[in-house]
Amino acid sequence: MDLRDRRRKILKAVIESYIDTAEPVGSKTLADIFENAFSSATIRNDMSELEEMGYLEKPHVSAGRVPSYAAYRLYVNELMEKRHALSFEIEAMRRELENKLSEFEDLGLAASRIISAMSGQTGFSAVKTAGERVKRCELILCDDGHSYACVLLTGSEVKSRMIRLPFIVAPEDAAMLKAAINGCISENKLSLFLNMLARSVSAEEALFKLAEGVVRFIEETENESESVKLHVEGAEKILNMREFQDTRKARELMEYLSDKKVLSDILDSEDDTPVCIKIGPEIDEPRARDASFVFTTFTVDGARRGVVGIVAPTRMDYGKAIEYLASFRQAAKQLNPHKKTEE
Amino acid sequence: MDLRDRRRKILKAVIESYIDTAEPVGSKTLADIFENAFSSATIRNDMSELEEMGYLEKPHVSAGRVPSYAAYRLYVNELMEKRHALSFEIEAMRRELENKLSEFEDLGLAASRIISAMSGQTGFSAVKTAGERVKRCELILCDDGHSYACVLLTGSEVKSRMIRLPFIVAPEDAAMLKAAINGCISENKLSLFLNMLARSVSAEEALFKLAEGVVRFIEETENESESVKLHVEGAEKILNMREFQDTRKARELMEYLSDKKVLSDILDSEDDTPVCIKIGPEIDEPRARDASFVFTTFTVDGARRGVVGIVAPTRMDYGKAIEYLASFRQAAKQLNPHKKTEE
DNA sequence: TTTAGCACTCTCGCCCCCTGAGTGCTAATT
DNA sequence: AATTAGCACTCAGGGGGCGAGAGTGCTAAA
Repeated sequence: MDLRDRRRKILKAVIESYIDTAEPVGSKTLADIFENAFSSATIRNDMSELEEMGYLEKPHVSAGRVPSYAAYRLYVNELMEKRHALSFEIEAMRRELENKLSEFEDLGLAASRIISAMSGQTGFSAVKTAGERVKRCELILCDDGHSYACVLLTGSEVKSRMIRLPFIVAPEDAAMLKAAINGCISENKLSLFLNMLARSVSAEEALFKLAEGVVRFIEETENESESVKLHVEGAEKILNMREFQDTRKARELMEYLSDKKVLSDILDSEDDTPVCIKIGPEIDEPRARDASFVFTTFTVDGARRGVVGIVAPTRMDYGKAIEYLASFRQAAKQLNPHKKTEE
Repeated sequence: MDLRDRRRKILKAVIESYIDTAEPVGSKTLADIFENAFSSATIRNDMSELEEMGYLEKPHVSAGRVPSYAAYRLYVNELMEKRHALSFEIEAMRRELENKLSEFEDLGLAASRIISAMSGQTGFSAVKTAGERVKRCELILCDDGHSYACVLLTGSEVKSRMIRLPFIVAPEDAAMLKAAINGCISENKLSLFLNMLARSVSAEEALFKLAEGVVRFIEETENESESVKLHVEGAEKILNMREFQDTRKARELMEYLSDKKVLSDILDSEDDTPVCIKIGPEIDEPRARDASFVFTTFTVDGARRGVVGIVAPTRMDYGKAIEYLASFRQAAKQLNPHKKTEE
C-alpha cells in the first residue's frame, strides 16, 4: 500500500463522510470505513500530515477533522469519481424544461425552478438576453377594433404587447405607421420620427398614441435586452442544511443571494469548462464563505444564453450537482429544433 | 376618564409598543408611555382584565404582556388610526410599476418585487390569467427566411413565440396554413386538422412542423391561461425579524411560502374589502401561525387580474402595509390607459 | 513503518444559584 | 367605588462548576 495513495484515500473518505453527515470525522470512524485495513493510529498520523498540508482542519482539539476548502477543490479536481449524465435523466430534464418553458415563458425562471426541484437544492439562474436590436415591427388589429397587437422581431426573438387605444385607428393608417416606423428603426431615428409626427397630428389623437406605444415598446425591448435577469429558487432548501442553522449565517447568505449585482459577478467569472465550480472563499465575498456554487452555461434555440446553477453548503454533493447540471445543459441543447446536438 | 376608553388606550399602546420593539410590554413601560396619567397598578388591573377578555397573553409570569391574535384583529378593525395612501406615494409606485413591468413583462413578478422593495418586507403575488381562449393566430416570416413568429390573440392578450424550421416554408403556404388554423380554432378542431394534414404531407416536411408548432403553442397558451402563478420575493427579509430567529420557525414559514398550492388557498379567500388581512391562525395552517398576510387584488389593463401582498410577523405594522398596498392598487389602475380611474 | 496504549484536552449537556423584571394581592388613599 | 402604594412571589436567563465522552498526540513496542 503506497503511502501517498493511502493518504488520498483517507482524504477522500473524510470528505465523503463529511458531505454525508456534516459531522467532523474521527480516526476511529475512518478505521471502520476502511474495515480496519489500517489502524486508527496510522490514520491519525496521516490525518495530522494532511492537516499540515492544509487539507484538513480541526474545529477543536477533540472533534475529529473537517475538510478545508482546498480539500474540496482537490476533491472535485482529482479525487471525485466522475459520474456522467444518464440519458434517461437528460430525457426527464428535457421534458420538464419543455413543460416549464411553455408555462413560464421566462427562460431563467424555468431553469432555476427545474434545477432546484430536481436537485432538491437551491437553484439560481442568470439570463442575459444578448444586446440585440429590434429589426422589424408588425401591427395586428384586434377583434375589439381599437387595440393593436404590436409584435417586434429581433434577430432571434419575438416580443409582443397589446396597445389599447381610446379610439379607433384605421387599418390603413396603422399600416402606414408600421411602414414609417420600420423605416426609422434601422436608422435609429425613432424619437425624431415621433417628434415629427407630433407636429402633424394632435398628441391626443389615437394614431399618435399608437405610435408612442410602439416606440416605447421598441425602446424598452432594446434596453431590456442588455440587462441580466437573475432568479433564485427554493431558497428555503439551503436553510435545512446544518451549516445554516446559525441564523446569522443563513440571513447573510440569503441577503447575498438576493443581491443581484454581487451574484452576477460570480457568473461573469465563468470559465470554459462545461460545469464550473466555485467553492466557498473562491468567491470573494464573506457572506458566501460557507456556500459553494456549481453552475453551467446553456443555450436554448441557439440564441438565448444563460447560466444556471445550484447553491449549497461547501460540503454539498458535487458529483450529483455536476450530473444534474450536465443533464440540464444537454436537455436545453436538445430543445433546439433546428440544430443537431454536437457534444 | 371612562374606563372602557382607558382599556382600549392601554391595549392600543401595548400593541403598538410590541409592534415596535417585539418585546413583551410591562405595566411600568406603559405608565411611562402615558406619562403617569395613571399608575402602573391601575394599568396592571386593566391588563389583567384585558387578559381575561383574551386580548393579552403572558409568555410567562414575569415577562410583561403580548397581544393575542384577537388583539391584532381588534386593532386593525377598530383601534388603528387609518392612514390613507398619499398621492406622491401612489405616483412613485406607478412609476416603479411602469419600469418593472417593461423590465419583466411578467406582471406577478413585477408586483411582488415592487411591493417587497417599497415596504422592506417579504412580498408575494398571485396572478391568474383568466381562462381565455385563443381567438386568432398570425404568422410573420422572419428575416432569416425560415423562421416564423407565431402571434396569438386572446380577448385581452397577445402572446408570441418564434418557431424555427429546418427548411423554408413558402409565404403562400404559411398564409394558407394560418387561414386553415384560424378556421379550426373557433370550432375546436385543431388536433383533427393536424391529423388531416399529416395524411396529405409528410411529417418531416417543414410545413407540418410549422403547423405542429403553432397548434402546440395554442394548446399551451390555453392550458396555461387557467393556471395561477405565484411569486415570493425578498424572503430573506422576514428572516431578519425577531420571531423568526428560531430556525425551525423560519424554515417552516419559508417552506409554506414556497408551497404554491397552499398559499393560493389564502388568496382564494379574498373578501370584498380593498385590502384584506389574514392574521396568524386565521390562516388554517400551523406553519404560518406567526405570520400575517396583508394583500389586495389589483387589475392592470382592466383585464389581467392579480393579488399582491406582504407577509410579515403578526406584529407587523399593519397601517404601513395597508398604505403600501392601497397605493399599489391605485397605481396599477392608473396604468390602464383606456379607462378612467374610478375610486 | 505500523500499531497499541495512555495521558491529555476540549466540548457539551447538566444542574444550581442568583438576579431582575414583572406580576397579583392587600391595604391605604382619594 | 376607583385608584394607588407596597410587598411578597414567580420565573426566565445568565454564569459557573462538574462529569462524561470523543478524539487527539506522543511514546514505546512490534
